Amino acid sequence: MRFHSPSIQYFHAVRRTGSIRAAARLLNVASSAVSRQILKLEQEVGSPLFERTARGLTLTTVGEMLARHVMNVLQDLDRFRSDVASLSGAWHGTVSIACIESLTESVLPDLIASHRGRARRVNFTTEVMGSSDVLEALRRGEADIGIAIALRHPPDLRQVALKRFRLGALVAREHPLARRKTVTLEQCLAFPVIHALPELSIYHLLQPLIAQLSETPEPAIQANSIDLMRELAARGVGVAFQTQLGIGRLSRDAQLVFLPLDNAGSPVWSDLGIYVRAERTLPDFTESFLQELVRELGERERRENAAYPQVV
Amino acid sequence: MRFHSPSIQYFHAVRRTGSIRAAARLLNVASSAVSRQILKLEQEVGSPLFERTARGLTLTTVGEMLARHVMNVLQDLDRFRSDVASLSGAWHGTVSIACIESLTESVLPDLIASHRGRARRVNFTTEVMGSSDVLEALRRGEADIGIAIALRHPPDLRQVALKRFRLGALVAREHPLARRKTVTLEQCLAFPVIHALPELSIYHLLQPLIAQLSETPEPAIQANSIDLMRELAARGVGVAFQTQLGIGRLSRDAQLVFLPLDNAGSPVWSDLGIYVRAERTLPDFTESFLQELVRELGERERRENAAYPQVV
DNA sequence: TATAGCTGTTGCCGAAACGGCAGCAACATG
DNA sequence: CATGTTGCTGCCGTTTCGGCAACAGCTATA
Repeated sequence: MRFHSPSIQYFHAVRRTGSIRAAARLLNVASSAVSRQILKLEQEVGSPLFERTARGLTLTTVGEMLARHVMNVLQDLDRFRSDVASLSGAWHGTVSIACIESLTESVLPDLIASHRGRARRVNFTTEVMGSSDVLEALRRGEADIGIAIALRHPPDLRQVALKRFRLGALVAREHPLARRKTVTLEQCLAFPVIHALPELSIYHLLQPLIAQLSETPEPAIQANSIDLMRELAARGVGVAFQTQLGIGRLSRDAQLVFLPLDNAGSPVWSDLGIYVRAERTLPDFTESFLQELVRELGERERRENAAYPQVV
Repeated sequence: MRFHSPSIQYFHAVRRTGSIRAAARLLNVASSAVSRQILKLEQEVGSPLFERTARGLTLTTVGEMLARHVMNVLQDLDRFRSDVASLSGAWHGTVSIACIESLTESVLPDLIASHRGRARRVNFTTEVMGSSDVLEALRRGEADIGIAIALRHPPDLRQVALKRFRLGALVAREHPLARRKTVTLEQCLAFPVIHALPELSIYHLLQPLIAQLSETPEPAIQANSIDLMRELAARGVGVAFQTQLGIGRLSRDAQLVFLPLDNAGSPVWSDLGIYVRAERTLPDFTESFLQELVRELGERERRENAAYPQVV
């Protein structure tokens, strides 16, 4: 089932590893073979595809164009393979997901578990990273489905869905704020605060709001782990901020209380986008999972916004 | 610039010609070479790609899947080539168009002429055919852009735009109806009628309306050429039916009069769709022409519907 | 500054793949 | 029945591919 010329595959490996020798190790061939295929390819195209540095290879402009083409080819080959496989009733393949941390608590594990319950031979690869890295991973063809805070996405990505969740404060059950229905940012800042570091997207959601306030006290704790922030809040160390999506079902251990955040009378939204490479048709098992993901996130969006209706 | 394995190209040629020997002639190689590549391909995929008959080869289900993949690959290769070419400022390539006859009178010649005035090295291939053949030609990768009466289009095609034009009656200047602003079908049927044959889409637009009438006189003339029908109407032989798009600028020779058709007080629309293969990114010069086409058809839609406003 | 470790590239040579030629059997057409 | 078509298959020369070892260029470290 490998009917594409070696040049294509070698080029792809070199682009991913950034080195001919590393690509050769990956492909289990001699580095000279890889080098020659790249040289031949550059001769065919009539222009260098890589810039040679002492520490490896970097794509040129033409190289990036070819990379796009090769990615389209290889990803479409995957789809073809899955088409043929599903013809004989066998659904198998790997769904590769890049997402932000908020999803790991319950959305993804629940979905993957239930999906694997029905389709045992569909495997999953999930990698957690920052929002902009998610988009980059998709562009580089390292993931099939991306879930990230909805930034302005590049034109070669397609936003499959956009779901919005309320941002809220997370406090321990015994916290003075815990009995309120909603809280404002000012009310939270009267207490010790566990703040996200800039590498988390919550930082960029809250920062402009905090900047508007007259007083901006020092955050008691700064962290880049949602898990850590949640556990700290549960121990009463301070007030953390999250979408409910990121903290999972609170009912499991009722140590934590989620309080929707109000800013000037209106909710603070966190927009979650689901992304896919635009120039691509997904294999059917990937498409199927994607649909479930969109449905599930839509369901959660509905449920949570019903549980904490907007204050008018 | 031919860095894809011969199997791919040979398979593509065999699919198009429906014969190994014909493909070999097309490719300037021995038929045995083609035969072997196909056999090798079938071994790789693990399933026959063609059904062998005494008169050639027909695609199997798996073969059709591979055909889709190969088409995606080769069309994306074209796009890559054009990307590289446009990097050095040279816009060249061929835009292939499949369309119905209505476009040949003025829309397409005007557009192509003006486009070539600006981009000399962009060539055009246009083929006129029926609406359903247009969609089929796109699916088979024999055309880049398709223009057809908007039917239900298959999911592997993308409807880029949908423009509606009023259907009208076409009569000679001396015809008794010529001085009216609009006409109804009944009024037309009182005179000799030049009717389209079923292979033209006008037939399918008018047939349901005619069927509703109590009396349905025999058509005086039936034809499958829009040109012929127009010339007959100009000679006063009878009443023909067309969208104004299909008859061009009447001002050139004022022998003909266009009378918008009314049916039960509302206009009769002819929906024109512009189509493109869904799984595909167009080369930039093709995309550029496509945008002009959409804009021009939108402009004509606006102008004509302003010239013959809807009767309320 | 010298050394060790990395990079990509190149000659050489055996192995694998490709392609052309001619001939085969099977089928359709006259 | 003869003729033309189809796809397929040995045989064989040519081309391409890949592995080994050596080379030059660069970087980091001692």
